[in-house]
Order: sequence, then C-alpha cells, then structure tokens
Amino acid sequence: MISKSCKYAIRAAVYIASQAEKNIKPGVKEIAEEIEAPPAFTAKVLQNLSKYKIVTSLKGPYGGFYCEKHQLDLPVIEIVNAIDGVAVFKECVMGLHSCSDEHPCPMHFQYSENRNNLLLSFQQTTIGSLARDLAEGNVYLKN
Amino acid sequence: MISKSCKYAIRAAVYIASQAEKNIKPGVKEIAEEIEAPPAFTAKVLQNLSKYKIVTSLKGPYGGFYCEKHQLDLPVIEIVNAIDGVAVFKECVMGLHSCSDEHPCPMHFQYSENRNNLLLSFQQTTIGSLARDLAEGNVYLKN
DNA sequence: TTCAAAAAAGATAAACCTATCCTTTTTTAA
DNA sequence: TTAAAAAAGGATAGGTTTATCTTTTTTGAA
Repeated sequence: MISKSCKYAIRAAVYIASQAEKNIKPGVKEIAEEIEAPPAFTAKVLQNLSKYKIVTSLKGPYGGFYCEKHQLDLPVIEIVNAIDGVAVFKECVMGLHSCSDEHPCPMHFQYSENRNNLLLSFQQTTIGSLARDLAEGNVYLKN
Repeated sequence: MISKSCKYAIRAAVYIASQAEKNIKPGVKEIAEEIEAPPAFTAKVLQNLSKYKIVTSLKGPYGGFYCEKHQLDLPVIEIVNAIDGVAVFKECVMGLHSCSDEHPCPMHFQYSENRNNLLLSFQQTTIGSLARDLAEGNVYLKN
C-alpha cells in the first residue's frame, strides 16, 4: 500500500518538523541516521519532499532541511500524494480497475470501509502534531 | 499492502470456487480470461494456490482447477499468507522494524486499529462465501 | 497402447523500485 | 574573493516483482 520511499519520507518529515520547532535545520546525514535509512536514498526522498514544498531546504554552510510554520499544518496525506500518488487510498483490494460502490469486487464493502477510515486519519493528522508527539517521547522513529 | 500476484490469486480462487459449486473445472486459459490477468502469470499463481492446497488441480484432458468442499471454507487470509506471507497485516505504516503498542511509531494507534479490522475481515470471510456472492451476480471479478 | 490435452516445472526476460555514486550548483562565512 | 558546506541533479547498479516461453509430467479417452 505505502512504498518504502514513502515510509522514509514520512519518518524524515516528522523528524525535520520536530527539529524545526527547536529552530534546528538538520542535514541529510543526520536525518538518515535518525530515521535509520540509507543516506543516499534519503537524499533523493528529501529532494522530493522539498520539490513538493512539504519541507524547505537551504543550501550552503549552515543549510539543511526545516519546516515553515504552515508546513507543520500539512496533513500526512500530502506526503503520500507527493511520493506515491493520489491513487493509493482508492485502489481495489482485488485489483479491479474500476471497483466502486456501484460496481463492487467481492470484498469491496468490507475493505473500503477501513480504507476510507485510514484515508480520513491521513487527512486529519498533521505533520506538526506527529512531531509534537515525537518530542513528548512517547513514540519513536527508529528501533 | 497486497501484491498484484496476490490480487490475481484471490480473484482466481473466487472464480474457481464459483465454478466448483457447479462441478466445473476451468483451465488456466479460461480462468485468466475471467479475471483479466495475463495467462502465463496466472498459471504461476495457480501453481502456488495448488501447492498450498487452496485449490486442487487435475492434470491431463478434462483436467483443470477446482475446490473441494473443505477448501470453500478456507478464509481469504489463507491466500494472502500463501502468496505474500504472514507479515502483511503486521507491518508498520512508517516502516519501523519493531513497532508495537509498547514501542509505537507516531501513527501506530490510528493505523493498527484499521489494519486489525482488515485482518479480522480476511480471517472471517471464506472463499466460498465470496464465490456465492459472485454467483448471485451483485459483485464482479472484472470490469 | 498410444495420443492429445492439460498442469507443473524450469529458464529467462522485462519492468519497476530501491539504492549508490559522482558531479554540479548554490550559499555562506571568513 | 574564495574555500567549504550543503543540497540538487544525473547516471548507473542491484534486487524484487511481474511476465513470458519452453520442456516435462500426468492423465483420460479413443
């Protein structure tokens, strides 16, 4: 459902957001370490997050990645849309190209209820709120 | 979440089950057509379903695939376990290796609730029940 | 008993996703 | 002005999944 790249992206965004609230701009290397992801690949993922304006990047010495105030209020679904595309929460569990309430696959109704709930939670949860949960120390970005 | 192979497998199993109730044993070609999947790949998927005893195969003329009575009562989760493995409904939405109620990722609780509901529905829904729904004509295996 | 039909098995290819490396561009502080 | 730091971009490699093709085995019927 959610690609590995996208999982890295969510972890990275939440870490960057958690540091941004302390006015710190971590670089690729630090971010990769904190989320336990390969540095070079993390760089690519961060490039995308920056391209889609989910985080902001600053080049040069003392540069790095950070979140502006309004970016903290972006819902997590924005990350998924940017990295994996907008179809993720619309795909049929049995792979039909057109599966809907009107033309359902045999598992449509039981599946779509949960899928819609998931979509809703991705739409309602902001990057900033996850960052605050992380700062409080009750949740983790690595093992 | 669920691989393309596994989606083909579920569609194929439900079709075979729906024909088995009429004592018909379709072959690879017919099955591939009915579920709109590539024939050669469908053959591989069917091989696995047969290996894991989710459907039964018969070689030679008048051969094909069918479900025995007890196979109709297998829950759909058995197909997922056979094709994609048993970890599918346990994976962390943010990709942590060990994510649990005790060591949660920032999205753990909102995600795992829905994931557990999905697991339950895969455990409680049998291949035979989906086949009967299909036979009644209210749900579809292709577009 | 032979033959043809059908699945099983094995080998290979194509496509996609993940990952790495190297060069270029931009920015900053000294 | 310049050297260093950092992200951006391009090229390429590795791995996994998806897909195809060919050969082998099994089986029922003529």
